[in-house]
Amino acid sequence: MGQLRIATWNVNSLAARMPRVLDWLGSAAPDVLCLQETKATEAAFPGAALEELGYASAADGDGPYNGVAILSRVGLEDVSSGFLDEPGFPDPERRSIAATCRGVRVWSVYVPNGRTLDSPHYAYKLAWLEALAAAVEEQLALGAPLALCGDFNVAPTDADVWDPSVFVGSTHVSRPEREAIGTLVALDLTDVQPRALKGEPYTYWDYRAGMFHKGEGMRIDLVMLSSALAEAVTDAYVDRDARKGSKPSDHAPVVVDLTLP
DNA sequence: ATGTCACAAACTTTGTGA
Repeated sequence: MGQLRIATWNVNSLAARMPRVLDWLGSAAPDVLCLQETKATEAAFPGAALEELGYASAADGDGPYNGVAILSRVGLEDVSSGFLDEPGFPDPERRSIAATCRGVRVWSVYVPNGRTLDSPHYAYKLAWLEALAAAVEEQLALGAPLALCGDFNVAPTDADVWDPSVFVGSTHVSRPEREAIGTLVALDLTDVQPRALKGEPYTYWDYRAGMFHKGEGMRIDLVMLSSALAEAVTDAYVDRDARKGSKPSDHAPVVVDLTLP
């Protein structure tokens, strides 16, 4: 039996968030942490500081937008950036990285936002999700347990937004986006449901208008596990406290605990 | 109040993306 704690966190700039990330690694002690929106080039990635805490890292980023990484203290092998036929806008962006950590194939993904339903960024988002599903299907065929983690920029159900009426006609809740999540579920991935804290399952709260303290959030950061891993889940929660205090990200980490056979 | 933040432009402020 082996315990494994996997987490995902959109940090909204690793440079801006590094003090909080270092604190959080110390307190939450994940074995594997997937990061999104690092906004860090590979040259600027703070690998040495993370290594001091015992975490190996794999990162992909090229500038002030996007950027993903995987930190692991249980091994980090076969690192791969992007995926087969990943769409771009127009060129591929730095939105996906994968590595094998203690036998688990871990993907850290940052799905395009989409902006508005009539935007070319929305069509790009749907194309990106479709290509992701195809790549995930190929990955699953290899047989290794898969943890697909990240900021999906989709709230899978109406229960995952504070007020569905506010989102009518918006991205993040549209039928095609939700169907794209459904496609991943149909590939036998489980969208792990975090324990509701304060009655809320949310992982993201806009910085504006005091939305965090008003409870106006969304669950858009997901951990999707292949069947063997899903069966091994012992706990899952959103670390809402990480959204509080000084200089927080607008996202909170999602933490999943597993007991592997 | 579309009320915040992070970033990079060539600025001591504005645009952009989220």
